[in-house]
Amino acid sequence: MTTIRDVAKEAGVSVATVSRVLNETGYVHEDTRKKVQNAIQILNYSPNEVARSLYKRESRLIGLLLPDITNPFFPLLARGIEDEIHRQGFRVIFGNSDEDLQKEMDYISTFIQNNVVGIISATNNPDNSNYQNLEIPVVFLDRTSNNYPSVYADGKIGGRIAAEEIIQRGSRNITLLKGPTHVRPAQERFQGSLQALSESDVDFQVINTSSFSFEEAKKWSKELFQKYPDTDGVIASNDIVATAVLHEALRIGKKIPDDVQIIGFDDIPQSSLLFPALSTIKQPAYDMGMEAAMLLTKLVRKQHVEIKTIKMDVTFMERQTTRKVKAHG
Amino acid sequence: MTTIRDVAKEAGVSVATVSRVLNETGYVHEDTRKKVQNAIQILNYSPNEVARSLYKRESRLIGLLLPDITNPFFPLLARGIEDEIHRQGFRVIFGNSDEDLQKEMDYISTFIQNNVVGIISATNNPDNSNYQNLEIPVVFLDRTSNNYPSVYADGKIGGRIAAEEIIQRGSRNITLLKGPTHVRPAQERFQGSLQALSESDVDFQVINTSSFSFEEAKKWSKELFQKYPDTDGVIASNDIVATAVLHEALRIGKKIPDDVQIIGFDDIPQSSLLFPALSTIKQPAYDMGMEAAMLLTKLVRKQHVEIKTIKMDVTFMERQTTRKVKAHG
DNA sequence: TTGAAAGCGCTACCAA
DNA sequence: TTGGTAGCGCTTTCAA
Repeated sequence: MTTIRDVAKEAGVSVATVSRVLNETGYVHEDTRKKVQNAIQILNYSPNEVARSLYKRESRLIGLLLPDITNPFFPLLARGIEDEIHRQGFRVIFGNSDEDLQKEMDYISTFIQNNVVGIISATNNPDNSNYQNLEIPVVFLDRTSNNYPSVYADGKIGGRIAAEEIIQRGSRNITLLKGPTHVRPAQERFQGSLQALSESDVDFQVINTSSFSFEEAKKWSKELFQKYPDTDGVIASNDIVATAVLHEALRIGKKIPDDVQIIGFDDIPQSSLLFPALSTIKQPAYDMGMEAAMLLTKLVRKQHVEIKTIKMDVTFMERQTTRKVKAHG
Repeated sequence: MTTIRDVAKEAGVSVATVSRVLNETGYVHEDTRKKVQNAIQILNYSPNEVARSLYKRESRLIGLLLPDITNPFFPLLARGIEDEIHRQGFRVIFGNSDEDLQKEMDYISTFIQNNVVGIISATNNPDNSNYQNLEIPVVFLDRTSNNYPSVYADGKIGGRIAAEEIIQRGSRNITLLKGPTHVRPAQERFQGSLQALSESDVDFQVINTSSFSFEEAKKWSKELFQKYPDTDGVIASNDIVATAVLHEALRIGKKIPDDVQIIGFDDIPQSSLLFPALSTIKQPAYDMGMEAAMLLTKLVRKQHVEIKTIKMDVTFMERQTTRKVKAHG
């Protein structure tokens, strides 16, 4: 391992001078700079981040806490974050929390122990004490509170759009899947749909679904078509659940979208790969990650930020589980 | 920020003693230990990993380099790694390389700068100089060479199984998709299939596919059924490509699996969610990640490891894009 | 424009 | 069984 000392010796200057050229701080004569840079080259030196971090009491690391990277909504988010963070010269320490508060706490404390300069967390518990007395900025992502810097998609509007689109495309007897009570954005979508539905003149019913697991969703799907055989439109709590509904509908011989229309939520990558491809409300996951990273790095750099709560637009992705809108006239 | 000094003062002992109880090294009287632990409690102290890392010249971090976490094969891998690494008390710094050597080099050097104790890398270039003179253990994952510690699935056998299964299930005119030349495991599968096919008495043809992109795969799928309309079996280079083939087959009105059987490779989570669900050769991604993490931590701890090259078994996942085997007799 | 030296928080040696 | 202290590699004052 080659240190700043070695470079100083090689260049015939003091470590202070080497540090100056490394950090481009203070005065250093052009000739000296060249000597130092030359020595750095020769020795193939790169500074030890750990020593730097110890002295400055801050690293170039940020902590990223996601519920579960195998949930297909998160890879794009993570990628958006990592790309932007990387662009800004930071690196990410990553952990899966499984929405477990104890695990969250563990990770946060190791983040702190490693001098991370900021944290991005997709948690259901932004108000938990885990996050209270941190001396570093935290940005909440997706599952979010309004009291802290956060980036999230507009679930209320998303839910509303889903309902409006499915009605406009002809469903008259709609089943709405509620989604897990403890997942805030799921509840917002649900409320959005519910409201639109209640303002309309279609029949509808609600099925309470308590997780996003595909296996469980299969059961609810069976239940759905047994209990409400006249359903001609389903608004699912997310794309995984929508996929299960689609399977079940196909299995029992329903024509999609002629007999039943289905709308999901999220637009995870596989939704467009289904057959028929799933119509859904898209959350711009990659961009959300990028925005969160940009917000965090601004906060880290103590730059002034006008808006600490970024609400992202959602869009209806028209694919093959919904019918075409009839042209007017 | 509370330091070891504060704890020492609070407990009325020296920092050396505090360090001893922290690390459970050397002698320390039971009463003293209690005093110290009490002080730690009171001050809610947790040691600074950075200072520790600086002194010991090693952190509790490992570096993880994946081509792209949004490629659906990798989240499960990543999760397997992270779970095991976490269990062993380490954390992971994560980066996407996009299979770009420059980016790989960047990440590796920041890993080193942060004193990581080991690296897990899924790279096409394990023999690249990036990895040569590292003083820390590296485990290669998935895309791998035999000269270094590595964990990979048996592509040769996988390819063979795919061919054998599709033949056994009745395909007589098989199209084999080759997969990107620069991706080693893809070529091994291809070779495995090719060999089995050439030893059999079925007709077959090869289409050269140069990436795993879904969009490109759509084009090849069109080409496939135009050029070889009599194809009654397709062995795809991975599940993404198989999905594209499935779409195209369905689109032009083929019955699956009656007219055409399709077999993929990987068993990414969405494959079982397709309709019809995709038959494929499964790579045990989660377990591969776990094995890689276990291998790495052993190497890090300088434990003796018999086998540094772990070949994982692949299995045929029979789903709905292949026919049932007829019972004998 | 440069160098000497203190100190970031911790571990481990040596002496008591 | 405990404490003093050097030193990990770096940055930053202060003095020259």
